[in-house]
Amino acid sequence: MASDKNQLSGNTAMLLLQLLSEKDMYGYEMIETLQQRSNYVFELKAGTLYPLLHGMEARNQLASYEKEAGGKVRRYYRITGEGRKELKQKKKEWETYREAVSQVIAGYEMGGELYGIG
Amino acid sequence: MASDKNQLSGNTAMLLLQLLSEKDMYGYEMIETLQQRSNYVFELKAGTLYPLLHGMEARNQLASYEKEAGGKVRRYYRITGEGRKELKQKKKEWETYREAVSQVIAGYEMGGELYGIG
DNA sequence: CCTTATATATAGATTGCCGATATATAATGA
DNA sequence: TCATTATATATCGGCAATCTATATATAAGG
Repeated sequence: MASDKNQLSGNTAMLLLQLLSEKDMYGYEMIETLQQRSNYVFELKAGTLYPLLHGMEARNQLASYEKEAGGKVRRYYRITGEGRKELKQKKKEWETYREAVSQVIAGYEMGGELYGIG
Repeated sequence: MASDKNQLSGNTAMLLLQLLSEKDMYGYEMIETLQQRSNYVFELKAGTLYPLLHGMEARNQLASYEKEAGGKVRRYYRITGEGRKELKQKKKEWETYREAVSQVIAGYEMGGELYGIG
């Protein structure tokens, strides 16, 4: 694995909202979860994550609270109603984008006979 | 349609290479073709396209030539061997990225019973 | 003849993400 | 015990990709 690296391009917020729609998490946990679930395709950097979380909290998509675990104080985030709304919208946009790419890529095949499609 | 607008994010070069792998085109034609094939999801701007084409030509992924059609001189681009190699690579990366997003999105479902997946 | 569409081009601004760096505590291990 | 690595959060500067705005020129349409 590990071909792309970087390039989460725009969808990072969607991915984070998705994780938090399943359970509350702290930042470092999100990085690890994304990494594991994506088979090391996504390696979100701390320098990307934390400012993003702050922004999402400022837009009321997330709320945070501190909790101690194993002697360390961690800042947990939970998704809000506004955040769920945003997640739904972002997923819809991703689907639209993904389909559009497919249509271009599948366009037609030279040498073959596949034409126009739509 | 037309929800995303903008956000071709990184894949623009791949889409252009794909179009040119099918036939030679001039810039404006690429904009229109992308728009049509994607059902107006992609609305690539001239200010994005032309610098991109120049860069790709500089990297020998494209070659260009002038041709007159309907009294107007147009700059046509054709894909090179290097360009086809790049296209193949970009498609592979897109596939990896797309699958990674799917895996995160499909993660698990709260309320349901779907766990872990992999 | 005026406006809109076609066609290409560049400069400046914005955005998203990364690298570097800072700080602090816990775990590992020599 | 002391150093190193992993965990955990945070900010700043910078780069790359795209957009907006602007410029220029010709063709087509009303």
